[in-house]
Amino acid sequence: MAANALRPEDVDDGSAVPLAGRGATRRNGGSGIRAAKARATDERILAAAMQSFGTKGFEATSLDQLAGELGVTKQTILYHHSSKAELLDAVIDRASVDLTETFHAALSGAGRGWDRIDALVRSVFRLAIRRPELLGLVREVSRLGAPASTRVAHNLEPLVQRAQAFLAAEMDAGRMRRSDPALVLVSAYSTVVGVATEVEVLRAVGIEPTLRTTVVRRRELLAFLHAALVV
Amino acid sequence: MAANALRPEDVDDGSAVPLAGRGATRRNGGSGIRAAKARATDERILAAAMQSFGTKGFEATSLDQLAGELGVTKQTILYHHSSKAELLDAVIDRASVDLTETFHAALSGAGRGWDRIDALVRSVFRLAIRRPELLGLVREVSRLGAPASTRVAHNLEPLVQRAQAFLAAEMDAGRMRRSDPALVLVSAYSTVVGVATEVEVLRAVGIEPTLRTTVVRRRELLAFLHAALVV
DNA sequence: CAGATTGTCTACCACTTGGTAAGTGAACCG
DNA sequence: CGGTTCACTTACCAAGTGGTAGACAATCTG
Repeated sequence: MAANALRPEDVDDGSAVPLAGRGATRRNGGSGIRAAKARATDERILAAAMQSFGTKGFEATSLDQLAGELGVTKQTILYHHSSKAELLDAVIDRASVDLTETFHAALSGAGRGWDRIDALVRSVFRLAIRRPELLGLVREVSRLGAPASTRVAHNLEPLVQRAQAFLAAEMDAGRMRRSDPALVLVSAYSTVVGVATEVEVLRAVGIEPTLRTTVVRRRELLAFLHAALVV
Repeated sequence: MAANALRPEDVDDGSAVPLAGRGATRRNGGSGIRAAKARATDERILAAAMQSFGTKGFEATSLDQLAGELGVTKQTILYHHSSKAELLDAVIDRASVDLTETFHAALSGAGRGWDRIDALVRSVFRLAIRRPELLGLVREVSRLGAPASTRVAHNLEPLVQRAQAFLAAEMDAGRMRRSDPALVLVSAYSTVVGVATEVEVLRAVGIEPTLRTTVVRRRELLAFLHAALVV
């Protein structure tokens, strides 16, 4: 009751603008050597933060330790991002862009109907292997709740819209079992991300997550989804 | 890479024994007024810790704050559980018992085949509403990794065994699409727990999680699972 | 009733946390 | 070239963190 209740910070003040715009603290737009170096530093900060937030978790990541990994002082991080919360925001925006690009790319090459879902699932699994921190971050952020989750939800809204529209169209065309697209999306999302990321659960049922078992898992998941969705 | 690697603490020393046995620190077995009071305190500690670990997360929960909520000093908590890690272990054991009892109860009243899955899903949703911290804890622990996740996996093994045996039997009887029971279990687990608990994701697709929408979600999920599993 | 035991509290501790203040030297710009 | 700006550092800090030491009163045990 106390945990997921609405907090005062929920009133989204700082307008989430993923693409460019306010890079660090609206300075650093230059094109000299200095500005380039600064951008490179910020790049490394964002990458390391995403890695740590997405795998170890937000609270479990300390700025000191993050700075240590980067061979930089904590104050450098705080120079680029005025607080830990703001760093999380920046990481979220970055991750949103990455996710959106990945999925749009996967879909642009796909055919119609089931092919699209197949392509999407494949790209999620590729992501789970190559950039596990990205999916982990989405989970972590949704666990953290309000200020952060609102941001990611807002950032990924176009993606969600596209997915829902696709499902609705497929249902209309009679190629997919008819039901509420939003709910189907949630079910499919849970299943895919869960199967792709819940390493510990896999261990619990005696499956050591290697590359080979991952392929098997993906195939099984596709069969599961196909049976669940396709008419 | 650094995050989910095998840590030294992984060598499970302290044999997970959920039921009774070592209550607090192997004292406190008495039956006097004093012992009874102590057990009541420990009870409250465990309940509050499970609540906080399962909703806010392990790292985000401090012993000071936990003690504050209980109207007790931190040292009282550390008297009953020698460290925060050990408190987590105790909470895990307690949660394991609760989960096991819940599911066995749900299944004992259920019929055969699909009815059993139906009963199970209903009990997970009931859990998600009445004791969200329990499912949240499982998630949290599996995120925390090695020492804790090993423990919960070990504790819930009988449940997993039972589920796998059930799926295998259903497949043998030709009532369920044939495939690897372990993988089907993971898919189903991800889907059910995800749909039941991922409040933020629901918000993202525009579903405010109220009691009414929960019922709808459960119905939709059952249809999804039925289509995915039943032949 | 006397003495040991047990549960809880007060008082600390070393250490880490996110964050601030005040520089410093190199790059930029007139 | 000379001053300004910028990226970054060193040096702090107050507020927590998990955990220890020891006192104390209520309870148990003889």
